[in-house]
Amino acid sequence: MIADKIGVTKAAVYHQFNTKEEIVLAAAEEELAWLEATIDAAEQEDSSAGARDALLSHIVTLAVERRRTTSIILNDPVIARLFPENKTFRRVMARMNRMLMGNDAGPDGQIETAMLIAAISGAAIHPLCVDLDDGRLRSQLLHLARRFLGLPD
Amino acid sequence: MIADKIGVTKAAVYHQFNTKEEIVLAAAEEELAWLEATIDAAEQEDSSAGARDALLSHIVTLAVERRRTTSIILNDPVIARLFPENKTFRRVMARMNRMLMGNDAGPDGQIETAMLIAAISGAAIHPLCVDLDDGRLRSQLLHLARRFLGLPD
Amino acid sequence: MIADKIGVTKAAVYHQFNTKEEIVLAAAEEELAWLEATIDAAEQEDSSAGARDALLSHIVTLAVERRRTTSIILNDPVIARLFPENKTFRRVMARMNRMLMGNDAGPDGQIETAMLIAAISGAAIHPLCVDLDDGRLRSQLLHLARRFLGLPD
Amino acid sequence: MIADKIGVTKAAVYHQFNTKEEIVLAAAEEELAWLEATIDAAEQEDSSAGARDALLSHIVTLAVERRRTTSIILNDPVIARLFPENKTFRRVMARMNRMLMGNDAGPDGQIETAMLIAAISGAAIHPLCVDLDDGRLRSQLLHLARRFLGLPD
DNA sequence: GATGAATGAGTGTTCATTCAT
DNA sequence: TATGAATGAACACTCATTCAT
Repeated sequence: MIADKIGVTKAAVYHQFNTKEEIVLAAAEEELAWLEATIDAAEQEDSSAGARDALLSHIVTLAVERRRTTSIILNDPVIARLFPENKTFRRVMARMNRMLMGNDAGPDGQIETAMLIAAISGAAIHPLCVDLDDGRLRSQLLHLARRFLGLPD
Repeated sequence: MIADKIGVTKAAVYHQFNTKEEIVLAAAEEELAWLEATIDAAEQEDSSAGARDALLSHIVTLAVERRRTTSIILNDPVIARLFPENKTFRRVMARMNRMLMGNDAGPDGQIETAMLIAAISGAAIHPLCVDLDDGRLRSQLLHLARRFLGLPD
Repeated sequence: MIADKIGVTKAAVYHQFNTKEEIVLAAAEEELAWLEATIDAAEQEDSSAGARDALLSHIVTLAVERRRTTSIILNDPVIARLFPENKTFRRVMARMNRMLMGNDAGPDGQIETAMLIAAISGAAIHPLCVDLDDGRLRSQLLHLARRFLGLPD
Repeated sequence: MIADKIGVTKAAVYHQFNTKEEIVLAAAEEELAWLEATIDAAEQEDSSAGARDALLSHIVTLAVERRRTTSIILNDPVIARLFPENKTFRRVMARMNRMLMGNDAGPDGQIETAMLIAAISGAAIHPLCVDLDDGRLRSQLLHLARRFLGLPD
């Protein structure tokens, strides 16, 4: 599918990547790059509260706009195996963690961040939400995510 | 894979189910049955608050114990296509919705329920949580889920 | 398909017939019975010319009405193998041969009869004729069959 | 079967053809190419009568020599579905029609051509003719085909 | 006389990968 | 860099047949 979509042969793809695993990882890291750009943008805010709010808003937008992609990556068995050790992934997670939980968050903060990400991206593809239009879904998710973090609307 | 794992031939499986779709649905409905048993149990509680608390606790236990299964089902494309219309699924979701949100929850309650389910089951298989032991994960998830719903610990 | 259509299990069919071969043969012999009834009817005619004309007309009707069945049987590899030795088949062919070619027809008469049968039943399912309505096809085939035998219309 | 017979893997065949349908069509179109070569050859004759005679003779030879192949193709359900619309097939049929029936043949000429083809190729595999040797069958079929068309021997 | 469950051997098709060119 | 051809191993599914009940 990938080879067809970019208009080359499968063998050409296998010239650039040695295994399917590498392809999946490359795709996942590209998706992480989007996320990191979002983090970079949020960091421009003056206050740490502003940064946190901006990040939250961006994440929700990203999760809704790229529903399928995110969910495929988050559920791929290759990713499940390689991400826990993956440098880019750990860096991005750590940065998100700091921005959302504050600098003094312990290891439990990680679980909280993970759960927040899961909640946002999982809800976006849940059978009950699949037919909702992007705008509606976005505002609901943001509202609930903020409550989850104990923030005012 | 299924036939091999249970030690019969593929043809034997196809004697019981006509298509792969039916197999997937049967597996999914069995998982829903576990969930519904959990709901039934919670309903035995005296107060509606007690029922809600019991349900929440059971759900988290289930999600942690059966991590992979739940996540496979929730991400299967066949399920994605059939569940929104599926009777058992809708009934189970409606019951959970009522118990968690109260009888007067509107359609937004559905999104909240969906997000909670996604948060719990998604977190359980998130790369950051994958190595956590069941007990630890369970108590953290329960804590966060309660906060998500605005309940005291 | 057969078992489903008559509303019993496959195993029930295998109680009556030992192999698929026997089933095919039974179906083919039933079709031959239709043909033989047609021959019997034609034999009631007073003159041999009348019998021949009646037979020809009946054969064409049969071939058009039961297009698919005839062609399936005539092209089944089991039939191809067993019919040359099959008693019923040889008897029916011999009777048709005598009625169409006269009592004094030699072995070449057999080829002529075979070709006539092939022409009639083959034309009825030929891609060029497949969309023709039964009546139109019937009259054309009869006309051409008579010419093939050197008979006036 | 095809892959086994030509000594490659099934996947190799599926590298050249995308579906079984394409495989069947390719085989059928190759057979049509033989037939069209025969038509081309006949067209070299000086007179239209000469062309017609040559074509008839070639067709009979082809039908006898390639009995099984022709009959399999003519009875394949894929072919039955695709041939009526197939360009190559329609062209070949139209050319044969013109050469056999003359340029002024109406739509009934098509039925006549179809019946002739059916007669020739059907007779060649009929149970009564299956054991005949090629030469004998060939001359008989040619004789009868000519009579069918009202031509002298 | 019939059934349900099972099986071996296929068929049509896809997928991840390799390799000679 | 890229391609075309190929492959082993799987997958979804069907078919003819058997057998214990």
